[in-house]
Amino acid sequence: MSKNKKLIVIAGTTASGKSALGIALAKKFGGEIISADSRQIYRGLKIGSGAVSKKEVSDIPHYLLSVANPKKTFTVSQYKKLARKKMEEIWKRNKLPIIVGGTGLYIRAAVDGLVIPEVKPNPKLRRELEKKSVSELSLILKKKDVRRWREIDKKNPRRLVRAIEIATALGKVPAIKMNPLAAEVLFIGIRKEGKMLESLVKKRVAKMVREGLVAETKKLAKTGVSERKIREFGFEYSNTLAFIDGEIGSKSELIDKIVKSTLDYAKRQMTWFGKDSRIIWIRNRQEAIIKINKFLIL
RNA sequence: GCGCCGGUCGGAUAGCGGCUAUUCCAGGGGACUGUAAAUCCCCGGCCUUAUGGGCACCGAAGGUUCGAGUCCUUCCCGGCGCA
Repeated sequence: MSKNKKLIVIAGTTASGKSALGIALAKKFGGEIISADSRQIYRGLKIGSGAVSKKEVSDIPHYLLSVANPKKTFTVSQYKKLARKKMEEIWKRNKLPIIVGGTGLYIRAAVDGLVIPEVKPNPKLRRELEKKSVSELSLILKKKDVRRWREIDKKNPRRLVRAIEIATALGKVPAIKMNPLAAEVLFIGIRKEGKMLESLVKKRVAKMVREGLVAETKKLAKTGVSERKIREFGFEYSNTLAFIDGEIGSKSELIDKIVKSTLDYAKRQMTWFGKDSRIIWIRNRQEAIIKINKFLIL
């Protein structure tokens, strides 16, 4: 390996086989894995988030899995700090960090160093703003920061609220800045499409339900995670909650709903990753190995 | 055979004479500054020299009318009822 710091990113859609690929590559190249998954980061969401099992992990170290308190909101900003810290540690040990995940924003924050304004979420303000209509929010932002207002999605309440939150604290929303990693990065993408993806997703969801998605959801509720919070953990959990409440009649209906949502999600992931020209889309493990070999020698 | 009800974009729906035919779901495309598996936007008949333009269209054919998915006639198809 050359002296420069190197990092591999494996991005891709759900059920594409990222985790397995990551592990295989880690074994071959002396890597350690940093997860970039906004759900697996939480404790207690193993089944519904499709987290790798202990068996699969084998002897490859995995980081940023099950580290956050599910009762609290974990943010991209925290992720960025943790991920960068882990990378440094891995480099110090002379190993190769491999980021594996499907959460595009997390990868962008950690690798490209998207600079996120230092304004912590303000629950009180948010609660207040969430009562307002989109047009009211738009007006508020316009008064506080015309520049940001001009480019923001004026129909997206979440974005508007956040922008107002920042503008309230700093006076203005700072322009986007990047603080990229001082390392060479190889982006590898893996994806499945069409019927193939569909059948993989079906299998995966059926397995989740078989392995106790319902029990896991109940357990979260029992340990004091609010329903609202559980719903925010994504369609696996929100649909399961609906099943528990009887709004969804049967397990097969539950599976169908989750499968559908998963496929929609995969589409959104592709929208995100698809525009990143750095990603090299590989068809199989062998291709990945060839690319990485070249990357490490250079 | 008679009577009633109905046939609207892939499915379901609105529409009771007037301008660009509605909404939901499914489908497709896209955005992304501390919630991102979140949140949000656009398209949805055909053609196109595409932040625009052209041509269609409401089971079929005629008719009434300045104007018809909407009214009338006949036919076709489906459901229900009576024979």
